[in-house]
Amino acid sequence: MLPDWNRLRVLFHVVRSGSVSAAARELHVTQSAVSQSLAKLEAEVGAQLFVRRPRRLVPTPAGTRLFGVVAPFVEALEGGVEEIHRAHHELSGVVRLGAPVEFGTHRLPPLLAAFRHEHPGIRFELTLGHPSLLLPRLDEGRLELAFVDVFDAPGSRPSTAGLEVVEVLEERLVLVGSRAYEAEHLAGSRAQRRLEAASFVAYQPAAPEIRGWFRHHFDRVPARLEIALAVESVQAVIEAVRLGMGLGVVPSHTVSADLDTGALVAITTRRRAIRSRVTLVRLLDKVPSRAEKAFVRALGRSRGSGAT
Amino acid sequence: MLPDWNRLRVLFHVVRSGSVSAAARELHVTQSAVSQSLAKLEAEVGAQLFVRRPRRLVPTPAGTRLFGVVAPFVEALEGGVEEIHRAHHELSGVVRLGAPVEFGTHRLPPLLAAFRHEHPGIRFELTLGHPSLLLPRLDEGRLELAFVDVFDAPGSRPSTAGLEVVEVLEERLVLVGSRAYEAEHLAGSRAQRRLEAASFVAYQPAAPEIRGWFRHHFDRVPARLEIALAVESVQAVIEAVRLGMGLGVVPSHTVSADLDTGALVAITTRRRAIRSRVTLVRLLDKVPSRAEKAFVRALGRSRGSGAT
DNA sequence: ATTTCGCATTAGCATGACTAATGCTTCCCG
DNA sequence: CGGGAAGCATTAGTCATGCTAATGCGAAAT
Repeated sequence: MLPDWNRLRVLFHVVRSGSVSAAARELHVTQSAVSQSLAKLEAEVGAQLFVRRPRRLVPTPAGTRLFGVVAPFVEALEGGVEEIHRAHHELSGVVRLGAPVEFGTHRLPPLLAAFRHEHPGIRFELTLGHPSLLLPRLDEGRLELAFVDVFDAPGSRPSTAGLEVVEVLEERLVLVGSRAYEAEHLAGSRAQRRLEAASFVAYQPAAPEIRGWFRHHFDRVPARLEIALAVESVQAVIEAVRLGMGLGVVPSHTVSADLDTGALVAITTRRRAIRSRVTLVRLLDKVPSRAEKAFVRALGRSRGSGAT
Repeated sequence: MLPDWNRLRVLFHVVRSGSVSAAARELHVTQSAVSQSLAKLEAEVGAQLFVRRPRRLVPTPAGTRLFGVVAPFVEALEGGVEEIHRAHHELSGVVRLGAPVEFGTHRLPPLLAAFRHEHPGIRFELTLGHPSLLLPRLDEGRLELAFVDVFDAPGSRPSTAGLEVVEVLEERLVLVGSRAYEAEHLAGSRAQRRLEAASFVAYQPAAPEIRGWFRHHFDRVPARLEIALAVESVQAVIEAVRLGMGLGVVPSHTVSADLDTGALVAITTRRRAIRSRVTLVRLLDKVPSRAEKAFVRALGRSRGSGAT
């Protein structure tokens, strides 16, 4: 059984200062309190830790041994507590982020770079992956913030229990095809049956974004779709679409140039385009560090979003 | 200001066990006590150490940092306390001794060897030197036991305050000269004036043992003595006496063979020979380890001395 | 929808850390 | 050499606090 740790602290001060009275001053207690504390520690440990000499104490080998154990702990503890204070009160430290591959590769780095320019003392560690990877890590305390792109599909939105969710980015999603593919397979038609018969390039075999597009524009999901390619990369999807492998859903800003030149054609209906929201997620009960706060504020300013 | 150390212990158990309830079981307190203790630690440190999730806690970086400081301390403390227990309850460990050069070089080693034969688990560290070196070290807790040869001379006996002094060895001291030297300078005379005119070989320039010899045999000390050689070595003194450099005081057992053959002659008077006592000194209030106790008992048996 | 589980909170109490006072022993100084 | 100083040990008493028992809360499991 380990002895009382506060008594070990008393022993540390007695050995370092050289006397009971000096230790009492350092600890802001009376000499009597220190004397009794040492006596109790000796009883707990079952060994004499000091020899009492006139006007002073002499540590025994056992007392010296314990001091040797406690002294490095005091040093490490002082360093640790100071570091925690510094992290809590200064704009510095590491913020661990999670983000989807696409967002984290292309959209986030410019934001981080701009932020770092204003706050060089803050560093980031970025984990790229699907929300199914990121949200558990957030839950386990391994990430401070997670960017999550959640499509408006029933059954796919994860639980927000215990989480604070803030929308930080919204982008329009469009279904596009190459000019040649559109001419051959649709010839200008926007009928649902004609569209369902086309081939598609998706991000996953289940093609949730394609089904979402149909649900949004026609209120129903096709029983089956021809997924010519599944690849979790917006750039790869765009390239496959350019090559005429089929239609694909992409953020409109990624193909704005192709749409302007007419190389790609947007498949539109009377309904507005789907909007995809990237949300920032963090643990509800976790007190954010100043670095985290500063970053979240900067995100809000860069998007003009006043979300709380 | 450092946080309460017993609360750090609570944090250690919570992180290691994974929950407040498990930590409570390990610490033999209620779950409520652990919960309150963590809350107070967070207030002391001024930073959140855990995020509260349903049915569990997640350490924050600050909590993980403190755990990283405390964990090695716990390991070292357990090792230290176990070692103290072992040293206290087993016949093992190190006994640090001090002894005069002569005694520690020739008389003590056979005693230590015999003792070690019976108690192989006990080791010794021997410091050779004058009592003026040994007694302060004893006082400072750097020696457990000190052998001290104290001549019966006023002003030279050190204070025994706070010390336990046990006589463990007694030997007769004789003043000797070579047969040739005695014939030439004394011619059998034992008159004090004739003796004072002789040359002497001493252990120190001040020759306290020579002055002690005169005080013992004639109740007065010569105003000046011719110290032909001063060397702190009994063997060196004996050799110098053999060579006729003068008279010297030596333990009688070291020259018994030379006295038998007549190579050396003892200068005697009607008074008995001086007796030199080697005493064993230790701190009065220091609880001796089992190793120390066993050694002191063995010393008593080897000398037939029943001293307490 | 109900039950389970673990953590947070509250009220109250037993106890142990602490203080004030005093005793003891050595050391210092005039 | 005697009185005062210094530091540690001890005792008696106080009160702040660590703890328990009971309960509330919120998510997860059934």
